[in-house]
Order: sequence, then C-alpha cells, then structure tokens
Amino acid sequence: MNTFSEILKRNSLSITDGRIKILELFYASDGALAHADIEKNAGLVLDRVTVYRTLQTFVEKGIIHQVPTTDNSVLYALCRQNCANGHHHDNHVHFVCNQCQETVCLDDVTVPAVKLPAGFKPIQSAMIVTGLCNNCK
Amino acid sequence: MNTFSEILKRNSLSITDGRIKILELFYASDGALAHADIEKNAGLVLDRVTVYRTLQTFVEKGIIHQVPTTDNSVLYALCRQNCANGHHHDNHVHFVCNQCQETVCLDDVTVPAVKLPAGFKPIQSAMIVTGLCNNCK
DNA sequence: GTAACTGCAAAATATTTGCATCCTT
DNA sequence: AAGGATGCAAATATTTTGCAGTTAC
Repeated sequence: MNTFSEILKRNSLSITDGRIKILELFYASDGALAHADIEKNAGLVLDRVTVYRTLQTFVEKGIIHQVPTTDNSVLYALCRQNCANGHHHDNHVHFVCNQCQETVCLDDVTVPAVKLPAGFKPIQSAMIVTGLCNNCK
Repeated sequence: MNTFSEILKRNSLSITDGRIKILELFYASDGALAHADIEKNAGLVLDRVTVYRTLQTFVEKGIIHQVPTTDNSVLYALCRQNCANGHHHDNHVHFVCNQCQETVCLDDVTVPAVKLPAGFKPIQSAMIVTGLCNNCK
C-alpha cells in the first residue's frame, strides 16, 4: 500500500490505475497542472472524460484545488495543507513565471490580510504573483 | 463628442455603435463582466463574434483588463488606472461576493507586497478576496 | 454481488477563423 | 476610396451528459 493508495483510501475513493496515475503526475510536478497537461501525460491510460471526472472528484475531496489565474486557464494543484471535502485552506500565494510559464504553489507564503472598504466581509483570499521563478532568473 | 468616443479615439479605434454599447455596459457596472453578461445586454445590437473581438481589442489597448478568478470563469473590468497598450497596472484587489456572485474592483485597495522565497523575482501581483459584499451583508 | 468507476458516443458550450459586406475616416 | 469593423457561416476546442460495460471492494 503506497502513498497514493493511502490518499485515495483516506478519501473513500476506489483505488484505480487512472487515479494513481494522476496523483503521480501531481506529485512529480512542483507546479500546477492544466487539464491538457494531464491528458497529454496520462492520455494513453485514460480517457479525456475520465480526466475531467477525476479532477472534479479530487477537488471535491480536497485532494487538489483550482489555482486562480490571471488569464482564463484552469489549473489544479495539490492541497498540501489539510483540506477536507471541498473546504480548502488554500491560503498560500501562487507564483506564475513569465519565462517558463510554470505555476508554482508557494506553500510557505501566506496571503496577507488587507483592509477592505466598510461593508465588505472577507472570507477567503487568493493571491497570484507573476515574475521570474528561481529556475529562470 | 462624449466620453466613450474619446476613449476610442484616444486608442486609435473607430467609433462604432457596438464599441460604445460595450463601454456603456462597463461604465454602468461597478463590477466585472463576463462575456455572457455583455452578450445578453448587447446581443440585440451585436453579434457574439463581435463581442469576442471587441473584448480582445479592448484588452490589447488597455481599456479593460482580464480579472483573475478562482474558478475558471473569464471576467473583464475597466482599467481605471493608466494602462496603455496591454501594459496593465492592475494592482488593486478584486472582491467576489459569495452571495450575489458579483465581482467588484476595489480600486482603492492595493495588493500588498509579499516576501517571496529566494530566487523569485516578482513583477506583478493580483489578489482576489471572496466573502460578502456591502450589498449582501 | 453491488456500487463505484471508466470508456465511448454524442450533446451542449465556448471560442476562433475566413470571407463578403458595410461603415468610419 | 481605403482600411477597419461587423455579421454570418463554419471550423475548432472545451466541457458535460447518458449509458453500458468493467472493476474494486
């Protein structure tokens, strides 16, 4: 019983080759992945529709989260913190490199609080920083 | 010569009914608009394709900017600051209301700086706060 | 054995492109 | 008049849904 199986088991999901494969991809990447990335790398094993459904399931279970983006792309990344059943404590900064286009989760950098105008009640914050990453600099 | 015409003229764009209409919609809304919102409100006057092309043109000219979102939707909002030709200084916080789903640009709230890990060079930052807005509270 | 998962087909949506026509300058 | 802007048709891309067959437990 390896780590990936444990993750699935912990979330009451059946252990299947496809899900293991997708988890592998996320753990192999230190950044965020788009649907297309996953399909490209797991496409031999998995149907496109299954990729959609698996990502959705993983988001619901809190295994991955959707990463905010400044363009309109949809990215997913592992929840490293204790996120459970759709309740994400995904309050770290995401960094997008202008050079290599990678999106990295800066798990150790928390989103700072801001003072909002009167009447606005904040519940959650997300932050995206673009620039040059440690590889491209 | 009204304001909208001036905006178009300043950006060397032809003054057309469709563009005026779309500018009107943005100025009438204090929040961000999705392609669907615009099409719904300008659909009698404008073809869907024209809406796509106009939004793209406006982004290139720096009249509007794409608003970052935590889900996968694509939103646009006016650049209130001096953005020119695709170079946006869009450094204010965006607020998304969980209740009414409106996205508001908090022009007066600037995105705070964060300390990044060694090797990361920030160029621009975006921030999205979700919660309850001043109307829904 | 049963419920969960997957693949395939197809529907529904969203976005882009080409081209002929019309409008702004 | 000329170049830009628009509408329409159609191509392409993306995401969702239904259902039947398969697999995990």
